[in-house]
Amino acid sequence: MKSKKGRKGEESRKRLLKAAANEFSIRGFHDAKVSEIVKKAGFTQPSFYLYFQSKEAIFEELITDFHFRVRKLTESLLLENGLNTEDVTKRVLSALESVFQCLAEDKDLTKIGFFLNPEAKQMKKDLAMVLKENLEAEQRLGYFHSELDMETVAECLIGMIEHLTDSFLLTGIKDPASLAAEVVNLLIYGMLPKGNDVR
Amino acid sequence: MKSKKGRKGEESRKRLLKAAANEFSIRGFHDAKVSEIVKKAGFTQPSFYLYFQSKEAIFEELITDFHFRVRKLTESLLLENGLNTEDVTKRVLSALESVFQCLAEDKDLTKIGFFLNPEAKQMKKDLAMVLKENLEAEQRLGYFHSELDMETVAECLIGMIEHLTDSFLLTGIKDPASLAAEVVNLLIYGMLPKGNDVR
Amino acid sequence: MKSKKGRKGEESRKRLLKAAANEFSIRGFHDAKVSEIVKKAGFTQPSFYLYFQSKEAIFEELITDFHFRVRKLTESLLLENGLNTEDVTKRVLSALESVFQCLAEDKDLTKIGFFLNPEAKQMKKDLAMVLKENLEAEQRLGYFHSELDMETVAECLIGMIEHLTDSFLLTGIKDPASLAAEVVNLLIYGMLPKGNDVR
Amino acid sequence: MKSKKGRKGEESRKRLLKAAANEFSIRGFHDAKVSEIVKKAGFTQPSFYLYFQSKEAIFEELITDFHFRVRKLTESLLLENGLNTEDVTKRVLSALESVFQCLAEDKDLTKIGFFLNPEAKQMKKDLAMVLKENLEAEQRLGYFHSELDMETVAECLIGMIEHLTDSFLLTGIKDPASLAAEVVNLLIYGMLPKGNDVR
DNA sequence: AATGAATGAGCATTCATTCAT
DNA sequence: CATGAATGAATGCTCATTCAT
Repeated sequence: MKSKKGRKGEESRKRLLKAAANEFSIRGFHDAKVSEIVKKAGFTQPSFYLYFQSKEAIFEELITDFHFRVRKLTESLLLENGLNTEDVTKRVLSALESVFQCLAEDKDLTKIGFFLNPEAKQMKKDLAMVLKENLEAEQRLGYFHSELDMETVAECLIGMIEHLTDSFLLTGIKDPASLAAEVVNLLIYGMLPKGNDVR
Repeated sequence: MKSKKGRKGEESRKRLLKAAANEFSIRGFHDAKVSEIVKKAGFTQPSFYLYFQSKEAIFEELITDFHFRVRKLTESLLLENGLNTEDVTKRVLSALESVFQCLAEDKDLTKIGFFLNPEAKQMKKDLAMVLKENLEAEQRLGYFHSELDMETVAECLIGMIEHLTDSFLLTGIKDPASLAAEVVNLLIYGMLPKGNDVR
Repeated sequence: MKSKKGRKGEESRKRLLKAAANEFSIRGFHDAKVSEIVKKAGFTQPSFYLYFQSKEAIFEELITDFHFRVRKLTESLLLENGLNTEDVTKRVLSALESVFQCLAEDKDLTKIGFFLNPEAKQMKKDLAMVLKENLEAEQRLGYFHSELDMETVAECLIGMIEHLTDSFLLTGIKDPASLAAEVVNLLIYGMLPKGNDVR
Repeated sequence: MKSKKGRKGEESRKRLLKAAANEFSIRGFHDAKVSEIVKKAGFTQPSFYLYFQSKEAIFEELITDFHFRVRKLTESLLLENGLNTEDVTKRVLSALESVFQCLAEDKDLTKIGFFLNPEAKQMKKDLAMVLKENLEAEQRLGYFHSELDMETVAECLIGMIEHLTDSFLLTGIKDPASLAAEVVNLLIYGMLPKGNDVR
């Protein structure tokens, strides 16, 4: 709390954050014990309180870190928006890959910030909003069906991202690139075979 | 502990289950306190242990109830499979509606069984499996692209179902029918406009 | 806290109050440990919280009990006021004896309420006020010097009462009656010998 | 630990003593935290232990300082004894004023040494003893009633001094001179009006 | 069928104090 | 002379659970 200056202190702090992230991601907030966190970080209990006010406080700091990560992601998606418009598929693919990449960067943090945190819903709504706006822009350019409600599409995307992240990304079964490809493959072309496309 | 005969006992049991479902769904397993559950049900703490061995036990009983519900759903989806094959879109739509219907039936239970329960993953895998098999059958009949990996599709479906359920169904914002329609609309026809469909 | 009805519970509560009073009076608020209190009362720690919300809470309840005692004393002093006016000395003597009697009734409580409680000052001010009013009434009747500032007198009385209580009453060295007599003897006649009384 | 020579060290020591006195006087021994004391003095915690062995140690040093002050007071009262015996009232007045003066000199210290310190009783007893001896000497010279038990009188005086100090002197409401006057006025002449003085 | 009373086990947090620099 | 970093030792409190009635 008191923003100690020393390099060693900063390192200890980080060690605690790392340990806490791991512990929280495995046990959840309540079952994660401070005693385990400090043990993992190689400290005794009081040291914990040298750097964090409470168990709640360190949890929230982790959440904030994750928030920060997601905000940067969001911004990158917005930026990306203005650039090359050549190939929609490529664009969507790259956006999705960014998302999965971001979520894969620190798996413990993702677990906490995306799945354990009860306030994650808002964050997902924010992310959905950006996706929606990107999609709508492209829709206006004629790249997507004009009847699609892009808000719904964005929400569905979030759902897929959530689930695939939990099931395949965090478990290490699949990588960001292939997950992005799969989603794009499904969404862009739909499920009906070419001929049956009677709209 | 188990099969007390009395009618009144059976009713008390149910009252406790109901109260527990509500409490768990609101606070999660750890923050749900036995003391609150019994208060909600109008009992004192020891009565709880007259009907359930432990907090874990009642939670698991609720999970089992939900499991049962999901199993019936799964079976209905399988049965449906053999029937009319005339219109895929209708088939998929009706299947999805069944799913959302099932999840909407008892919201507290769904929250617990589908979101809080750490073992829900297996259940979702099972559900994904059925969806996949149905989809593959229809794929073989030529109703869907032959290149689609139906396992992935099923997983994506699960993701969408999960998220839409959490965000719109359990909150009462949307109903099963419209959610099913939205998903179908997106998946079946994909996002690209008709002309652009150059595969 | 929950005002359990049973007779046994009420008794346990009292046992805890008694033990706490004793422990607080010996060690003061901070050094008194809940663990010691319950041990003294023959309970385990959680039982404490069955009857009191916190260590603070039981302390305050004791304070309140003492307050109640003092309020009754105050009222009795007021009542006494209207009665026999024959002999001032006797009146003052009896009033002081009531005060010491009250403070001697439950020594642990007195220690807590009169000496340990940081808010005791107000109580003493209240007591001083009553004494002052009684004294002023008698002053108006010509029983005391007209130049005496009875507020000061009352404060001095409080000081004597405080000190004598702490030093002699609570330690059991002297009894209420003799303490009252000593104070009266000093105050009423002053210290100067009869002849020297040149005012 | 002890006699570091440096001038700066001596100053730091004093700064700590001052800060501690203030902190103790406000919060009492237990609620006063070393961390607060050092913060107030502009140091870090380990520095504290450079000058004092423990929290207890610094408290005791403050007590000792106060003891010293009181001892000087006591001696001055004894000295005064031998001098002019012309006017008792004046003598008592001046003695009391010395006492209040002494207690007003460093209020934090007085609070600690006179009210917080559990061993203050002994000091008060010592002070009472001196007062008693002075009073008895004067009693033998015929200045006071011969029946008065001067030990009791001394104790009562201590009580008044204590209370008036706490309520009026330390709070700055009244000054040593007026407090001394009030006490003398009450004690010397007693409370009964001149005529009623029938012993 | 139900309850008043009691408890075992555990956990977060605080604070005075020390070590190495 | 001074400090950043770390710790040992307690303590208040919570909660699921049981006993006796």
